Amino acid sequence: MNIASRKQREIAAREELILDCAARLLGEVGHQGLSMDRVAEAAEYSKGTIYQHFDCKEDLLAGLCLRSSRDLYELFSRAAGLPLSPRERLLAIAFAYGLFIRLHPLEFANMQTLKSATVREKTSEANRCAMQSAEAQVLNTVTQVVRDAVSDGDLVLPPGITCEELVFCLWATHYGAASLASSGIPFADYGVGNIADTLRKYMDDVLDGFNWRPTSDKFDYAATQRHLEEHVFHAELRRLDTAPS
Amino acid sequence: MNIASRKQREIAAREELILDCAARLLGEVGHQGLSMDRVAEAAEYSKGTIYQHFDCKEDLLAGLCLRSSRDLYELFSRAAGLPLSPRERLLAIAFAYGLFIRLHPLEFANMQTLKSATVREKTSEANRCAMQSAEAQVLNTVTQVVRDAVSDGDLVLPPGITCEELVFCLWATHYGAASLASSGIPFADYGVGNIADTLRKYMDDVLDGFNWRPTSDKFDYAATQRHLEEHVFHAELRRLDTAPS
DNA sequence: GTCGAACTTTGACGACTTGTCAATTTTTGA
DNA sequence: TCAAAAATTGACAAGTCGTCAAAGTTCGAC
Repeated sequence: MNIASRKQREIAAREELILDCAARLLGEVGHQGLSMDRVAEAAEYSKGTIYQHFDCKEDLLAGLCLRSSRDLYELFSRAAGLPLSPRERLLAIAFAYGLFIRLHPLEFANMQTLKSATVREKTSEANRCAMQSAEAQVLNTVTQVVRDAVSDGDLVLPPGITCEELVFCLWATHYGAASLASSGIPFADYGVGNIADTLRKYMDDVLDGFNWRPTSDKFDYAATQRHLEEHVFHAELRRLDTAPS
Repeated sequence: MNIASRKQREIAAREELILDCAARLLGEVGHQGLSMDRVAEAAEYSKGTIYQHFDCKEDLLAGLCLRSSRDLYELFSRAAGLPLSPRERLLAIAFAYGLFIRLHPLEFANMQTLKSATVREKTSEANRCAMQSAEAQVLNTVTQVVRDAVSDGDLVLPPGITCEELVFCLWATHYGAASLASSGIPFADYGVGNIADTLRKYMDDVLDGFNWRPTSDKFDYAATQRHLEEHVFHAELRRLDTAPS
């Protein structure tokens, strides 16, 4: 049946259009100001039609989150695929994470919102599964780098901790730091000036503590960082400078 | 003026009553179902009176968060004041944090919500300052334990990282882990079964990595953990077992 | 082409929110 | 005792979300 597939394509295209409008509105009116009526008006469809695509507002936000997860996966894949040592690639992933958050602060805030259980449970089954699989993809990218380090002999995991568990803890650290950083708590007053730098130094020490080779006394990770800034993610950083909204 | 002080006391008492009702409602109808009308009805005052105490809904939630921060400070103080080594006391604080989150999941969720910049910026100046100072108190409790470790010679900080920065990173790790744990993401499927245990083991390794003495090969921190469970926080753990709501 | 069935789109509507404010009640101090 | 000040009230305006009968459109069989 040809018509069915054409319809499906049309539906998918409109879904993208709606999400585009929602994303734009998010930037214009913020999370609070984003209403289904406004999305409908921006997309030039009636509210009923919007609700045919998304079961509820949370579902629409989940759609946005799903896109963001895919963007994040792109960045992580690039970082993980660099021709560097596993530890350098992990550094690259951490850098990419910070970059993503700075490039898409509103989308990151939305992802945080969707990690609240009460919001997530309202999303549709389909979207929830899709988000889960996207998240799993992102996580697996990181896990693979750690596995590479183990199989290369660069990292010997302490007994009683698995690759997955280590990745979870690293994720928790970076996610927690980003969440706290975006919370408006005045950490500078408390003695923590630049959160990104602090986190990077701390992670260096943590990975050295795990004796992940080459340790930072044997290798210049600051040079890797510069390489990432000046070459690998140069375009993204420029986008940040030109549009510091 | 005697009347003025009596009035102030009455106002403070009613504020507590309102917060009590809000906290109870939070448990009964959840975060979504909590409306100012319901709070007003539960407190047996009109909505207008509620709004005389709190500028907006967010402000009411900030009031709840403030109380939670004080509860957390109580727990942290107890942990930090135990007659144990700094590293054991830090373990006790981490344990207390996990305990608090399990004892007050809804309050913790509320604290998370208030870490979203868009929510926080709607709260009243007074409440925001109070929250800041409560948070600072909590943080300082932890920082002092790390300072003790440094001055005792148990811990030598790596160059370029301060006590405050280390505490920030530890907080990020635990906060991030708790946030992710409560997000509904099925980590068990991904290979992370018990998040609390994972985090504890990971922190052991991290602190060992920092060479924080006594390192875990020289000292039985599992025994400290048992001591905390069976004696220090025994009452709280029993409350958890009897009311596993 | 034509036509009826199936599918899509629409926006007015109900049920709920938050926050306001004029009118009413209570308290205060002379 | 009583008028001025302060506190309390709840109807109301403005704005949400999600629904659903009615109007409009597309489809395939003839």
